[in-house]
Amino acid sequence: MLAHHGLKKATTHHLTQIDRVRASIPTVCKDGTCSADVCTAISDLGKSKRFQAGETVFWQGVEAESYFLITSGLMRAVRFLDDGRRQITRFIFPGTLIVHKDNVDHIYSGEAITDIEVRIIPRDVLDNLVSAQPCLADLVTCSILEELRETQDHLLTLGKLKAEERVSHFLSVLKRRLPGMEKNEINIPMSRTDIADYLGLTIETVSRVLGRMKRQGKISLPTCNRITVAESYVLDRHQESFAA
Amino acid sequence: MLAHHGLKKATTHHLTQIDRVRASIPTVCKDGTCSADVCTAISDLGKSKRFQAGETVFWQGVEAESYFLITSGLMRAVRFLDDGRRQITRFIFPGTLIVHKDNVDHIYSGEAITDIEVRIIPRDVLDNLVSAQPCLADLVTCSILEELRETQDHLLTLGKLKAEERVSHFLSVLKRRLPGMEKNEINIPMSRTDIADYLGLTIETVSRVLGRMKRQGKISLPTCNRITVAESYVLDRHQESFAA
DNA sequence: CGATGGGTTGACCGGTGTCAAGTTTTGTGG
DNA sequence: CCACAAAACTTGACACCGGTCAACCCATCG
Repeated sequence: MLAHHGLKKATTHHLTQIDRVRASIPTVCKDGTCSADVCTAISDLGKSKRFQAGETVFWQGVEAESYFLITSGLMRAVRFLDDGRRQITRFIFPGTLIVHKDNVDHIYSGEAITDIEVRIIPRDVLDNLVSAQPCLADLVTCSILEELRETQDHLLTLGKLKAEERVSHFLSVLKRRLPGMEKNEINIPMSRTDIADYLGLTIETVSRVLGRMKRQGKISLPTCNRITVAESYVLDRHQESFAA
Repeated sequence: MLAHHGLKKATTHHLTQIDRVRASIPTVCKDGTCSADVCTAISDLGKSKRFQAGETVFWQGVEAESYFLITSGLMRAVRFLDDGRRQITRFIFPGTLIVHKDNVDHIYSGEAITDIEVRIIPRDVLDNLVSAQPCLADLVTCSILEELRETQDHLLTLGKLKAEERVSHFLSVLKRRLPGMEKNEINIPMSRTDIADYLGLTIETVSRVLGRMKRQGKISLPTCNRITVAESYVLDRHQESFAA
């Protein structure tokens, strides 16, 4: 997006940092996930903090003062309706940089699903870095565009797919992001409630769909947090309709 | 977000342009809509082009080569499932800057709903401007974050609201963005089909909901493209749950 | 051992989708 | 301006998916 200007040997801490980030950017912006590269690039900015499963990392409606880079574990982005209905807008995997507007409240809460490690990067630290080296803006821009792309896929899921299609598609995404020990094995770190609130269904429906898929031999559930997919079964028949 | 460095009297055409943009940015990034300011800021970049209702401005799956700034009329962002199911992910109002990743395909198609006027800004024109004056990055960043916020509201709508709640919420947004001649009057430039594909419903359900609201005296429909809302009726009881 | 929380399963019901007919609006040609 | 056709919208009958409510299972932890 932006030209990568030549940069001479860096002297300050920040500049060596920039060097590393610059090196990673071409890769960052090509593929979908970005994860490893973003982690490497800005992994020693800010300070690292651990949260236990269930803890809230940041609150919807509170002004955003920092960037967050999740380095291990799994988070969820949660929005509430005033009557208590809960929508999970995103599962946040390691390597994701969370960006919010300056002077504006977080549009969702970030909660730890598993125990997690988060790097909290004060806004001005990363912003100054960006100011000093404009090509870094790609890092921020790509992070938001990636979140937008994911959210639009999610929108298509909620707007047009039936219950079983939603679950299948969800599993296929999970398979790509959290592969199990063996091929065709999927780890499911989140609860049925989280899955339901993500897919716009009830836990009963999620459970029933999984039960049916199991009875039909499409999948098996050794434990309720691990799934194996039958060789013959294609999880996501609408794959090419989704961006990733 | 980024520091606004002092900028001396500009000499080239681009620099006067930047001056104007800089002046508008503080406003751009404070409120939700940005419209007027963004329009003013970059209104003579690129070249203006007209499209007739129904024409496609850019295609999903084709590499994004330009920014688009819609200056009049109404567009829709459309995504298709491989079996033909259609989801409208966004209605795009005048003043909206459409940003896509470099080297990456458009994630949706942009189609004209009414006759429209679009300013097509080649990627490098705006990017060079941004490189030359990093504070301009706010313009791009805010545009994407605004789209993200809208999409998340939409996600909450599809995931958690019932048919009548969706229609009510949709009307309340429309009322804010496209007020009619009189107070409590709403213009509806899009078809029932567009509304249905936006709300994840069928045209029959949209029609039935509007019919019921009419019979209950909540609204009246002088024509099917214009609605007046009863003084006593609150369109969106979940307003505070949504960001805008 | 019982209590607790997460997950599964069943019976039932209601909201939406589907299909089809009817109505209104828009557009076109005489 | 009217006549007609086509499109957009509305309305009704009916079916079915998924929500609701309740019972039950199972693992974990005191």
